[in-house]
Amino acid sequence: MLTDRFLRDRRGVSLEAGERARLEASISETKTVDARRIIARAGDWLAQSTLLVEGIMSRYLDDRNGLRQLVAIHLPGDFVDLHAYPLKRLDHDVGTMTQVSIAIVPHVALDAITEEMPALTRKLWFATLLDAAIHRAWLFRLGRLDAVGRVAHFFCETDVRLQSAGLSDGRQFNLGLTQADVAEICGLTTVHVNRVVRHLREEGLCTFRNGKVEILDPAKLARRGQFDPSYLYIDNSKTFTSQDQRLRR
Amino acid sequence: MLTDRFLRDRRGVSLEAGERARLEASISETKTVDARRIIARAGDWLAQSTLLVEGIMSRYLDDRNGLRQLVAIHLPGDFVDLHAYPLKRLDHDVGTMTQVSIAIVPHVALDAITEEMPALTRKLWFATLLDAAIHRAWLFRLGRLDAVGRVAHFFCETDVRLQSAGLSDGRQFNLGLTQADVAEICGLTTVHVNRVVRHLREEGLCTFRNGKVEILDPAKLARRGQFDPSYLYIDNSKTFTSQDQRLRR
DNA sequence: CGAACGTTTGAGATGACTCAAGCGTTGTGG
DNA sequence: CCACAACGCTTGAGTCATCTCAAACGTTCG
Repeated sequence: MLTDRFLRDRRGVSLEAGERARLEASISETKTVDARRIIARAGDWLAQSTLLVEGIMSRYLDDRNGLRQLVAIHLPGDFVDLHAYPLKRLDHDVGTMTQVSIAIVPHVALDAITEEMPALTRKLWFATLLDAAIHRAWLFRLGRLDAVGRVAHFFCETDVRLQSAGLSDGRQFNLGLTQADVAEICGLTTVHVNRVVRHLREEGLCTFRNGKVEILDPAKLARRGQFDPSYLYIDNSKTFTSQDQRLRR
Repeated sequence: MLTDRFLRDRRGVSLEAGERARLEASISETKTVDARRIIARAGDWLAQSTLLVEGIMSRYLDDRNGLRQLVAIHLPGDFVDLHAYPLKRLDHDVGTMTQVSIAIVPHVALDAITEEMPALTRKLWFATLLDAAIHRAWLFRLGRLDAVGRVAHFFCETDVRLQSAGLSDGRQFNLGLTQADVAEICGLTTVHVNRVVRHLREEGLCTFRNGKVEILDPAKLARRGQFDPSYLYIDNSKTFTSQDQRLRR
């Protein structure tokens, strides 16, 4: 089903069969969109939201000089712009990174859900706040990590998220991003990302070639990026749950 | 009333009288807390949320070496950790910056609201997503602005938010933060914030002394920080709505 | 075959950091 | 009431991480 990956493995908020059916029934349309297309623009008023079924999407802000900062990366199973349902007007652009397959959910269908199914409503709410939790991890990444740490943190996060979508085995995954994309995620220049990637390779932490990440030493990579997956609220993430991270207090 | 400032002036989501009364009735307790106290810690499971009535609070993440990154600043009228209602477990610490007056809303009361008042539920949802929109603006700030721009952007944002809380006249406001706090917000060192503040003063953009911000040239300050207040979803923000910012496309 | 794109490398510039010291104000205990 | 500690702010000097500019290489695709 189209919604199969939505909130999969999320702690305490997996959908009941009836809830999943209701969500599935709320989809008005599915379509395929090419890579590097804009789905919605900052300032747009939306009457529908987009569930990502396959592929990778992003949300981003452009500065006055055309420099771009990505504020989110979305993977299969993500309800990309569900926040537009309460917010209505977008504060950023939404675009595709790769070719994607998406399902459209009209806001009128969500109106009905919020009227009739409070438990499902809370789970949808949860999904939007999971994105906010990821925003916070990104703030930490940009504010307190150096270039190598930022890229390491991003790769760890993406690995865990793809694992819970069944799209990574914890060792390697296909991301379809360029070094320039990683630069726009990590607040760096493309040139410097290149040097960071070389550094990570030479240190034996991970490789990144043709949009594919291979994690050579998960523990070291997580440590270098100060990555702790608990903010992702996933039931079974073992790969990066290091012993020492949560002991601080 | 305690909830008077909650969602004030927010586009399309101001509370109806009945909704406000219901929210007010959901408050189980009010209290005063000293400055620089921890209200909740990362990993805590919360059964209540905190509405900020007076004072300033923050949410933050500490890194392995004790360096701190603030992920949000909260002003009177903010429902500081309402996101803990759907999320339950916190992914960050919550603390006070100044002495504060807060109102406690138990999650059981919110359960009842989500069962009975879908329109109010959507407004609460909106409030949590407004925080997420601010997270995104902070990501842009950290990822794409230099030190002077970051501080300028932060002052502009805080001015607009305080104006909508009735706590700034658009020219000056009391923030109660130190230069070290601004450093933890903007991903800088305290020493460098000091130089940035001097620069902003010498350029005639604004001053920052004893936790008080005085904005000398709003237009120039907004331009320097590439600040555009539309992400705050406020009805009437005029001060910083510059002509040139939204013309790009 | 040539254009476009992504990647790689080098050299030099610069913005922010680190370390260190000194200053002013406030609060507190002898 | 004074001395001193604590805290926040300020400044300087030197270092380092990242950026800028520039060039070149490999691959893909038309």
